[in-house]
Amino acid sequence: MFLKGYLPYRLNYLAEMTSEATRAIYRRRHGLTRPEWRVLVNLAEAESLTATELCARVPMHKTKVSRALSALEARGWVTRAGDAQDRRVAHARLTARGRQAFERVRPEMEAATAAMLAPLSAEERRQVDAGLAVLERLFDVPGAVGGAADAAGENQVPPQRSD
Amino acid sequence: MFLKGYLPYRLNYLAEMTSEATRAIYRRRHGLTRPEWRVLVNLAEAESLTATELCARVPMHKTKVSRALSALEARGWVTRAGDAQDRRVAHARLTARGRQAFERVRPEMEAATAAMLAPLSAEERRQVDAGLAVLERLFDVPGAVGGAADAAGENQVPPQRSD
DNA sequence: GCATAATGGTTGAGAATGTAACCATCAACG
DNA sequence: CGTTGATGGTTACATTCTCAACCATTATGC
Repeated sequence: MFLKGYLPYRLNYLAEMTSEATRAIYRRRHGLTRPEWRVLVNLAEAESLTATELCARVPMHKTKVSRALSALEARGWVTRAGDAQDRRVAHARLTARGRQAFERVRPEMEAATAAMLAPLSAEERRQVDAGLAVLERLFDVPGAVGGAADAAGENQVPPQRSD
Repeated sequence: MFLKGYLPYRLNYLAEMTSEATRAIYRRRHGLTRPEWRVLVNLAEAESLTATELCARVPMHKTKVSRALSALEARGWVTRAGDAQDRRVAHARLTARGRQAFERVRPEMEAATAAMLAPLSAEERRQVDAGLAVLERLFDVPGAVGGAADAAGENQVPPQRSD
């Protein structure tokens, strides 16, 4: 059988399964698209980020980031301020309302993930983490432990989209 | 940091990274969408399949399967024949041209995947496989080893789509 | 300095997708 | 049998995404 042992297929399948439960939370309960949710999370983790920095962190194509930022700004959850040195860039940051919104969504997301993984033993969790860590090192994921990108300042180009 | 250790995020990220290279093959080089490619693979592995069977195997929503089948039929890669007993169902199967097309694409896909994983040692590959297998058991993936769905004939409802 | 290229970010057109509604057929039940 | 409900599959409409082009601004080369 060709497809079942095929790594991209397995990862896409599992990504879909794990995203199913959490998607309902940010989407149906809080009216956020996935790009908006990811941008929200990343802005909550940093004081302010430019669109390019968000593209690398999210990771998503710049058009999706741009539209997500516009939507969040229209909601009053994000403000953008131009840079003094380089007038092309804009630094986006959460407003107080945006941070409150994130703090409302976050525990629901964490609870959903925890509930999903509840049946796993400690050893199984370790196996999952180890397996994913191998792939993250392979692709030089910025936040991965043991990745080369951490020490050297230069990161890979971010991926654009799945398919 | 919230997002980096968050399982759906990690899986989506890795799914995107691993899909990047292979997507270019079926998409740009062979003009197939992802639903079309997946349907093609599954039809190549079985003599004939109904749309419902494909939905369970692919796994994708029936509208995507329906449109993928129409597109492949328009290309002359697939034919559909009505069932004698139940006139609602149609059995789709690859034509000779469809099978040839698949046999052209398959080695390219396998080579791309192999090249991607080339840097990994045998032990690392085993870790990846073990980690993914844990999650596949958790979600009762039909083809997973040790999954409960294999023995019992009843399968889970397939997931619809990521987001 | 002045053309050229590169970069940050946005916009628009067309394709793909999600959702729900919709036919046609079949099964269940009175 | 005739109504009701389930099932296989397609279609329609609205949303989202992709891809390319496009401004504005900043770097680079001469």
